[in-house]
Amino acid sequence: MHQNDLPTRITPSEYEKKIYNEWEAKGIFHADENSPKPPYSIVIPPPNVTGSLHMGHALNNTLQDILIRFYKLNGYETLWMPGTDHAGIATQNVVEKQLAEKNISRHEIGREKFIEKVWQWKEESGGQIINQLKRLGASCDWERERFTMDEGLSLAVRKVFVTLYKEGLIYRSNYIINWCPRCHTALSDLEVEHEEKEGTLYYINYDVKETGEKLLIATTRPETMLGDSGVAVNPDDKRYNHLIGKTAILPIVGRELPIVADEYVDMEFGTGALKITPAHDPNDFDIGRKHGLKEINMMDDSGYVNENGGKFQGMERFEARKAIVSELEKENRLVKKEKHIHSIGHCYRCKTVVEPRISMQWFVKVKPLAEKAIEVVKNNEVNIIPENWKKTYFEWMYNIKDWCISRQIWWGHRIPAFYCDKCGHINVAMEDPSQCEKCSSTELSQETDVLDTWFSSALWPFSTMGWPKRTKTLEKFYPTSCLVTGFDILFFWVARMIMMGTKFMNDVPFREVYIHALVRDEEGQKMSKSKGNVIDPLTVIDEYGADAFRFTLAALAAQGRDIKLSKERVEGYRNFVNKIWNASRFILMNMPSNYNIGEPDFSKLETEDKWIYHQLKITADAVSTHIKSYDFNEAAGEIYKFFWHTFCDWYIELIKDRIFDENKKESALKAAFFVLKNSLIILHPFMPFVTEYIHKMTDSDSNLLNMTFPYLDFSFDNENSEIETVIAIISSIRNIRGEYNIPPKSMVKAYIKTDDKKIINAVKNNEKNIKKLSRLEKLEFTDKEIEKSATNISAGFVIYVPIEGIVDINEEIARLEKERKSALKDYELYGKKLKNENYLQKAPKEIIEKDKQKFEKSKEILEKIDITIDRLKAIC
RNA sequence: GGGCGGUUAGCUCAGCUGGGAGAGCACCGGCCUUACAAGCCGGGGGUCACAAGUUCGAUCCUUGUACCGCCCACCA
Repeated sequence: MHQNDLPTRITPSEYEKKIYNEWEAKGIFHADENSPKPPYSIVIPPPNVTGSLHMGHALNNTLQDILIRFYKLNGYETLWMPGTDHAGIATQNVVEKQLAEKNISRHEIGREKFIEKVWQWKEESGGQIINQLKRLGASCDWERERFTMDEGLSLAVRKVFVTLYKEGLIYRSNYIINWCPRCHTALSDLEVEHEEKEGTLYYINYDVKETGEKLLIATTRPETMLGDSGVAVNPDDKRYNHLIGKTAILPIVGRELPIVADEYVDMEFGTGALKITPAHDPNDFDIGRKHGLKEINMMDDSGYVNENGGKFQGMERFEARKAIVSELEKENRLVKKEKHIHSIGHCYRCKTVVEPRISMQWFVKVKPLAEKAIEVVKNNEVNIIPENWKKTYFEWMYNIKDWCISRQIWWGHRIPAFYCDKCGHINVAMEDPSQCEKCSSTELSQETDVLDTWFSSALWPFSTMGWPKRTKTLEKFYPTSCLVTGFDILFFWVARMIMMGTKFMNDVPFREVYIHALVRDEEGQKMSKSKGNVIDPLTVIDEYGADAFRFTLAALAAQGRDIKLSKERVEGYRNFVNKIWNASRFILMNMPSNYNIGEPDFSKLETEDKWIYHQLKITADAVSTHIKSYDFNEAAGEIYKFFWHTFCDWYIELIKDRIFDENKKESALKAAFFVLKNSLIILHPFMPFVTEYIHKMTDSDSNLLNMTFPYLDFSFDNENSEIETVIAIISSIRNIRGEYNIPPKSMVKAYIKTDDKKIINAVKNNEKNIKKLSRLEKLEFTDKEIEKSATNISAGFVIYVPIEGIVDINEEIARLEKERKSALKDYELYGKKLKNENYLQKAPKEIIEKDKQKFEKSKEILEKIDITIDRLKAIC
């Protein structure tokens, strides 16, 4: 191969797709449930089927891909189970919007037609996110791709629903829930996003019927007074004691309201008297039920005042608020207004202010499920990483409330409950019933509500593997090895999977949960379309390549809660990709085309080969350790540092003289190729494309993913000092060159002063290394100690570089004085430490030993500097 | 109201169970050296937010303060 054949810059777009296609065609991501290898499995957090890849997905899936590829290289049978989520409300909203553009409402076309439309949309756009994952390099087993509304998964949903219902863990109840007036559906508590906002606290005078006195009441939502059915005060509140049992009159409406006593009422807040609106406030609801107050619903499902609102009927809720306030003002009922900060709930899908509302809904009784889910985390059957999320998990689990699972939308798993029109019995069974199980009537109508999307995703780890059938896949790969996810769905998804897994599989869904940060923009803002700060992963991939992008994400993965992504960082790793390419290019282009690349001959290794082998071994071990403990940034950093700053900066430079020497070429290239090949394997989980691309230039038939991660068993631990000395000397010379602007081209003469035998052997009596230094650094040794010299002092040796006319002795002295200062600082620090009795007694031996060495070193350098300075002073 | 994070070089962040602080980018100086200018070589730059405590020793542990951020919660 000739240099000209290979460009100096690599263009990822030219090979990424081709390589991915080959992987897919070969089926190398396919997991074999009959394999004798130990299993390693991950289920993908299913993205919304109609969504597109965002930065969060990119990070999440990159980390999963690193794990999957790494464990495959480690001899595991890996399964990465892919799929998508039907995302009930979100998807329905998208399709409704599309219809709205044509001025059609879903009600006009009806349920069946609408669902058809959604399926159509799913078919159209569903492939997008999958293709994007492929662009990223995801090694999913696509043959197994699942969708939450697949037949199989729907069966699992039904099985779970029926079972929980039969056990009394699912029930139907008229209860106060969160209602989105725009989506027209109930929401679970989790689906409500609270936001602190400044509102107004209105103080309204009510009359007491029996005594005629005024009773002042504070509220932030005056419009709900249309649904008031009582007033509550604290039983210990002396101001109101005498009113308990009496009646208040609701202004404007004139309704009579019983005054009740309840400890819930905070005497300190507002006026200490609380209006009770059981149908529109969760607390009022509880108090109302306790005291038998009427539940008066004054709002329809779109947030408009209904027939119970008298003359306000038909007004939108916030309009009604204004109207009522002005009416109260007119009647002199409004005593004062105060600014008040309180949190307001919004729909997590459309951001509309939610309205608490009483309605008939389905619930899961979660306490019994939560107990087991708490236990398995407590005893580390499920290990949450990083640990501090455990606390958050427990906090939520201990205070968990029943889960409202019914949604009044059409897109989703329709609840398999059939009401008997005759006797009212609810029939719930695996098969659609043809008659009522109680009265045998055939007049049955199915529940129109569908299930919360998260109900089906809670089953994901086992429903995707074929449950409720007992499949080989389940047997081999369940429980999964690890779940990788962001903390934003810890409650939505992770907690519920643990509950469902322990309940239905009698085993945890995953052994470990790795929780990573969320990706933000450069300013730390959440990326969102409305803010316009979204960086599209695909454009990053187009611009820099998937490998650079992935490596960036891995390197940033340690960042606490937010990952701030900047293009500069990606660019840096794009350069790294190019570095890998050029190092490979250099080795490959020097390789004769008929060259036989076999295992290197260990007996022919030069000292620098042993040195780099040793560094490779250390690096491989470190990368492995770090991936196993999810320290992706450390792993990435190790291989980066090794490849660039050890392999490229030093080793390749050190072997160039051999490469250009026909007699030594073979041994050098063999050794270099060995390191390159193993580096590619170590890099492959992070940068699958470029590594495979390079790999294929020497071996077009095999794939890197089928190689074995290098755990090298040789040890050249004790044979590294020679090369390290060479490196130290080169560094010294370069330092002098830098200080005096001596061009790299010009030859430098140096006198090295040392009495260290190792150093003498490495560079004084060693022809090979002398040649290396001469070629690499344009350095010639001289035996004469020349007085007018630039000096560089290291532990073990002093180097003098005489430079006629360039060196200003006084400047040189000043420079050395500066170095002396820092050496002195160390010398004093460690000296003081080593005199400290307490320290000597209590500090560990290794530390003392280390500090002693540091002390000796600083002492040596200090002495050498002093001698040099004295000598220079003597000259001038 | 409860809980959880953060505060380290100009910027973005590492620092893995306490032994005197690192990376990338940026900056300054020198190099088109026959793998790579998306590169090579050298260099400057930090009272690790503040205060107290524990310790022979604190960026790291404890407590408190200040500012920033997130999550949960039924205070009208």
